[in-house]
Amino acid sequence: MTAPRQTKQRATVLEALRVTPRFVSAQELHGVLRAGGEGTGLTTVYRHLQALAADGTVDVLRADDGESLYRICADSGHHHHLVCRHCGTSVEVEGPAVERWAVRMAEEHGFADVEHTLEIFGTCASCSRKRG
Amino acid sequence: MTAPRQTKQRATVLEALRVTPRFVSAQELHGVLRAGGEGTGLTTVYRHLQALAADGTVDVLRADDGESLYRICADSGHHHHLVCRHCGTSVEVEGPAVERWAVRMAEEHGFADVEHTLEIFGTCASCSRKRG
DNA sequence: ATCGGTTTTGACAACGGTTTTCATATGCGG
DNA sequence: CCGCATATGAAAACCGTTGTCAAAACCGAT
Repeated sequence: MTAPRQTKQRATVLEALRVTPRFVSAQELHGVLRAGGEGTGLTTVYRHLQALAADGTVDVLRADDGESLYRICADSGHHHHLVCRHCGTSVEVEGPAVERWAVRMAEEHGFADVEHTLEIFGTCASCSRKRG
Repeated sequence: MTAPRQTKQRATVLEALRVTPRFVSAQELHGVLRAGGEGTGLTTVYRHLQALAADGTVDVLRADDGESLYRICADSGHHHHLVCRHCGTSVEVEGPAVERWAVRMAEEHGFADVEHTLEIFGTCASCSRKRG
């Protein structure tokens, strides 16, 4: 297991993610980099996001239309998200009771190796204002 | 708002879903129908699943790879699923406490029009046995 | 029963996000 | 500074899904 090479593109993608406090798609991120004068290829953006997601550096979320959205989170542990469906702004939330509930449900029905996905979607205060 | 016509294909898709107590993809369902001698087109299967999902007759779930999985549920109200990641077998579960928690989290952060997605994945007893 | 219109069907093409390909470029250890 | 394994990126392939459109089927009215 070798460490990834330190390339300009990798640094650029990471920096863009760090500056973006919301869930963004690979294509949107690519667009931002292009607009910023960085000639990073779309394929490269996808590859870095994939690697970052694999090692837990970024969290991944599936939008309704199937697009994958990425975001760097402050909390590196297990947590969930409260996401604005309009602008992607998100808040990290924890719910210990929910975790316990999920495990209990699984045990009751004989399921092993339990995981769960949980996301809360809504309209954030800022977007509520803009939309009346 | 007119009722959908009663066609052989619609009946066939519904019957196939009723006989399948697990989440299946549109393509898998199409394969089953083909194997059963029914010449139902893939497009038609997609259209019916779409319509059934829209009126709440079937529940939809996104697999990790982005594929949509469908299933007819006994409980027509709001509920979640405990799903076997190997065979798709699923159990319907309810968690009133979770619902309240989600709403409270949203309110605390000024989010409106709250919805949430929650699925529990695991390996069911039957698949655990097969896989040792 | 049959006619007429409206809806449904299904083979095929198009779509869109993501992944693969592969030749070139570039970190980086020796 | 070399050597070479890894990274890059344009273009093509992939794959689930949706749009197209002419032919077929449903169903109320005659």
